[in-house]
Amino acid sequence: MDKNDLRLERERRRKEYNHMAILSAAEKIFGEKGYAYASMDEIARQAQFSKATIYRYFQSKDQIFMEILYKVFSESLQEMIVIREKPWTSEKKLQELMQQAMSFFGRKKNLIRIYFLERIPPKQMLELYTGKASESFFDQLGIPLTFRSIMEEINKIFSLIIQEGVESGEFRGIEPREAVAFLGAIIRGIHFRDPFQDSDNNLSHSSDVLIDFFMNGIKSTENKQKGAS
Amino acid sequence: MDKNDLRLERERRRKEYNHMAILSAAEKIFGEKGYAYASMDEIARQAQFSKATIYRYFQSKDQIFMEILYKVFSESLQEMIVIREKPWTSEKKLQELMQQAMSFFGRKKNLIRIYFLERIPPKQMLELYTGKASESFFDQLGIPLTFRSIMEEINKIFSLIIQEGVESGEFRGIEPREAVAFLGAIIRGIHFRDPFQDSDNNLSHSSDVLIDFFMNGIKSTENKQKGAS
Amino acid sequence: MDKNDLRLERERRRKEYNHMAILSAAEKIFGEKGYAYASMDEIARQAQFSKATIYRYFQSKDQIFMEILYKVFSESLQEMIVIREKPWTSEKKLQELMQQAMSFFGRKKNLIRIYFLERIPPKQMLELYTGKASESFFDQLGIPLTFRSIMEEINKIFSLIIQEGVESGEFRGIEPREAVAFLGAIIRGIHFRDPFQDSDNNLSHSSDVLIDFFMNGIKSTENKQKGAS
Amino acid sequence: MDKNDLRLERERRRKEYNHMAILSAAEKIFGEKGYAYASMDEIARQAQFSKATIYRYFQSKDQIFMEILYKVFSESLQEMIVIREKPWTSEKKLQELMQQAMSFFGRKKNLIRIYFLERIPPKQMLELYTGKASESFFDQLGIPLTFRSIMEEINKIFSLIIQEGVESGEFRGIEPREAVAFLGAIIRGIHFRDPFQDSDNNLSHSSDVLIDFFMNGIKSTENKQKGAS
DNA sequence: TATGAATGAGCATTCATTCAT
DNA sequence: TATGAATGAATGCTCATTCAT
Repeated sequence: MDKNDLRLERERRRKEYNHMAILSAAEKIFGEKGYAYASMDEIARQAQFSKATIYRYFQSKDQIFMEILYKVFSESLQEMIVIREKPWTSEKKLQELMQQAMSFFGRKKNLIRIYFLERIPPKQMLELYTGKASESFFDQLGIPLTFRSIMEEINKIFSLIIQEGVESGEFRGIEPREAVAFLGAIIRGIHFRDPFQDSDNNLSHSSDVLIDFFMNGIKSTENKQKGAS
Repeated sequence: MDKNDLRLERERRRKEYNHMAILSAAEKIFGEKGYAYASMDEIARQAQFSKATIYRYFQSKDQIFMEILYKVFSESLQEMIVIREKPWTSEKKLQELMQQAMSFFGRKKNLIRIYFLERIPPKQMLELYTGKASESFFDQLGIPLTFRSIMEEINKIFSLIIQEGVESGEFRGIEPREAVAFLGAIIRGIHFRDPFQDSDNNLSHSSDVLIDFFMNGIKSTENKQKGAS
Repeated sequence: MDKNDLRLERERRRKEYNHMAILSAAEKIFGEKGYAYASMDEIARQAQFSKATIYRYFQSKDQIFMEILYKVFSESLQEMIVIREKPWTSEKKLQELMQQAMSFFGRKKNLIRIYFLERIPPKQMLELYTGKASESFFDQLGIPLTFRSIMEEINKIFSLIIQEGVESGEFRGIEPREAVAFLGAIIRGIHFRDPFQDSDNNLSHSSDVLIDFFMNGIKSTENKQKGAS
Repeated sequence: MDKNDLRLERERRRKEYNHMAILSAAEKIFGEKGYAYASMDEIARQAQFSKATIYRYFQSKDQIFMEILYKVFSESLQEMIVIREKPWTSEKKLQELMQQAMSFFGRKKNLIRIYFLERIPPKQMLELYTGKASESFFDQLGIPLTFRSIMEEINKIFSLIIQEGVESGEFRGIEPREAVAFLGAIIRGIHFRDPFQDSDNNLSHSSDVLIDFFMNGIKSTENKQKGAS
């Protein structure tokens, strides 16, 4: 039955569309209110569905949050994979990666903040981290679906490139994992700021300044030999 | 009446002790659960008082949180003031300051995280930020009592020392305010980490590594002249 | 779709029924306990709903109270309007009006008592008095919806009829507004009685006795000329 | 020990004074807030005592209220007894009595309102009504101490005087008990008014107008013969 | 005696989730 | 499938009363 197939296909698409619309509404509300103060009522209102319908598409509040997070991080990972494959110097790659990460945090910082900083009832959060997420484009790549694996993959990419830079002599003989941890810290720290400090006249968002500091430190060159530790 | 005096003194001490015990219990619960999910019931249970007693000592949940935060930050500021006065090189001072800040964040990160990152109903948070805190040792120093002023003071100290270092040639000719923002970001970023990354085997907490990166960047010295952007 | 319409209609009716059932339960509890000592728990229990359900139908405790009061008073006003239009003598009209008012107070005295006499946190009470009530049959008549306007309308009706009676010579040359205030006082006073006086064997409820006193006073006719003030 | 006696006497006086001061403070607060919303904290603050001290002088919130009420009503009864003994006409006596009652209600209406109209947890209220009050000047008169008996006594005085007036032909041949109930209603009704009606430009407070209505009714004299009921 | 401290029981209100249609 | 209705369990906070000194 061709006709039936078409109808089923239409059905499937509508379902997918609703699914996405809910995620999108939820992302907005989570971003504005944080996890705890985002209410399912508000999410439903934003999504223009009834609360019960939300529960048809998702099992629980935290499951919605997990799916958003998963989607957002895996998209970011995809872009990083693209950069990794480019025929560039390590420094150039690192710069691009940083820029991408900065931009990613800039766009999604409210969401990311929730993951990194808000206390969410722990059992739910743990499931979020280790549990299977819904199907995604990563299935094709054979990359396992846990959120944890995405985070690890992202870390690995940065590590690898710094490793390459150290080997090629572009970077000092530092420990790559430490440098990555440091770099991650910078990006998070730049975005997770004092909520009351005037954020707009503060230029250190700009990747350029940031990258400059990361690459060169703050010490003057003539002092470098007696430098720290 | 000597006897009476003694009794009053004893009373005062007990009161102060209870006050502190409640703050301490609340700090624990806030740290574990975050602001939103910390309940007054649980704080009371932890403090081994009835809820009503908690409300004898504090007016509201947010007032408790504000007092904890104020105390914790003003203690940190005090230590920084001490360091500022030492007859050290800018680099040494900066290192000490960073170490102090790192240790401070390390001890209080859960609390600080709430301030920096949790969405708290905005009116309460704003009051927290601009409102007068209870009396403190800062009265003597003539430093105004708002939480905001503490944050600004801390920033100023860092700024000043980097400024000194730039002038003395110890540091590159960077913009101090940018460098401070960067430094603050590092410290925050180091502590506000992925809650699931194994935090203990990750050595980049150690001030030494951190300071090394901050001072020298990651680029090898022979590449410095054609350095970033 | 006829079927669908029927279902919607059924739904609507059930909703309205529940709404009324809650109001009815609340009226009972308010009447028994007064406003302050009536708890939402008890109202919910009486209505055989969970407390949360009560809050689906009404925004707050005082909103429930306001709706009850509004409904009760506007029904009474309606009946009075009917009487005003009758082709009767002023005395007859006044008697009917009094009878109606007495019966109204008799049925709803516990509620009315709360309005007239219980101290309710003033902001809530003021809103009750001046705020818009939910839609009602008075919309059609173009009568504004505040509770205040109902009270004023009731007063006006009494005033008008006494005025007519004075002009036609049926009543003494008294000031209508004073007479209305007096009449209102009688009706209230009859119902707001010593809670411990045996109310049932006390016949002065009866409109007849009441009306007799109101019309004729207590003085004997031969003493009328040297009568008071 | 004369000295000791003096000290004890001083003690007793101080106690009595405190007792009264608390009653006075409580009367103010009850009057302002009503029974339910008057808090013991506020009463204690007003009395400038600690809450615990209040509980040394009184067993409970309602016991305080009862004592106030008892005192206030028995003072009023005393004044009425004085009037009853005067060598006046019934009309004159009745007028004086009404004036006294009006003034009494005027001064104490907030308190009286609580008794007449606010719902107080019933067991307490019942005890208030039937229970023995603390010693008072009524001991000397041999009048029993319950609150109920005071109310009955007041009623009896009014009844008696109306009875006298009927017998002497000053009043119509009405049923005294009904007339008293009616008179009481007037006095209560005048004072228990719509909280939102402008009370000050409303002249029917004035005893004169009130008494006029009570004595003469509202009907014109030529209509009296075919009068109501 | 006087009191500051302490508390159990309660309050109005909210929210994530389930039910019934 | 979609939803309006329903709710149990909490939450921050208050208050009359008791305790300990």
